[in-house]
Amino acid sequence: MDIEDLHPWPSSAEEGLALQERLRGLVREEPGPAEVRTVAGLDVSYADDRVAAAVVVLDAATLLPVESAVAVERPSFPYIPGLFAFRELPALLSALRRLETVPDLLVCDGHGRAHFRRFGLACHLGLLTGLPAMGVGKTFLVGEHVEPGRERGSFTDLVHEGEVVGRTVRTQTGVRPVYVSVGHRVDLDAVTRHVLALSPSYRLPETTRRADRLSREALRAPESGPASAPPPASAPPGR
DNA sequence: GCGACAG
DNA sequence: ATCTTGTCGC
Repeated sequence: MDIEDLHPWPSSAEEGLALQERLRGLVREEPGPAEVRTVAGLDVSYADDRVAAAVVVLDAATLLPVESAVAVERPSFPYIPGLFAFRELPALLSALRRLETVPDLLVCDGHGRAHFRRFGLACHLGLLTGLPAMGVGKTFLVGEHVEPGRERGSFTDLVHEGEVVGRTVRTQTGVRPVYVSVGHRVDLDAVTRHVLALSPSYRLPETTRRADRLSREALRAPESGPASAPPPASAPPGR
């Protein structure tokens, strides 16, 4: 039985809202994981009526790629702020199932607890997989905050309705900050530490950059990939 | 009622 | 997300 069979899937915005309200209490925020050897970056790209999800596993110490997988499907849910996960989760779960490695941490493109109902994509994905997960958003969604210092490493809290739901983190001196938050089974300090460790040279973590590249490539080659058969010759061999 | 709103 | 030229800066 697939993990997806264990949970109902909404067919409307109202159902999606209700499901989030029901699952939000299951999210765990804890000081783990104790040891992170492999980190998985996930991202999704769109083209026409296709959605391509990519997962790239990196060695946490060297940031070198270990394994990757992609899944191209048809979008089954519209993009609605706050219900973003229902649009990308199906393809992301498909890609994750094609992985042999079980990552120690999932780094999602989007928010976790820094969400209207404290249940963004990173929380949902962490909960469905049972794996530690964190969210890294490129743009603001919710929470009052002051600008972090200009230098790499500085950060400030994201406060929504009196609750610290995430942080703005300057991953490179002089660039715009990213918005990070807990997804599942990690805490805010670990999330902050990881996003900085994963972003040695650019604004976005290597996990996200690699997954972004892979998901785009998957859309460019509809029926071929790094491990597919070569294209047929214009003049078939034989005779 | 109006504004804001991940990808 | 995606559509898109030139342009500022290291």
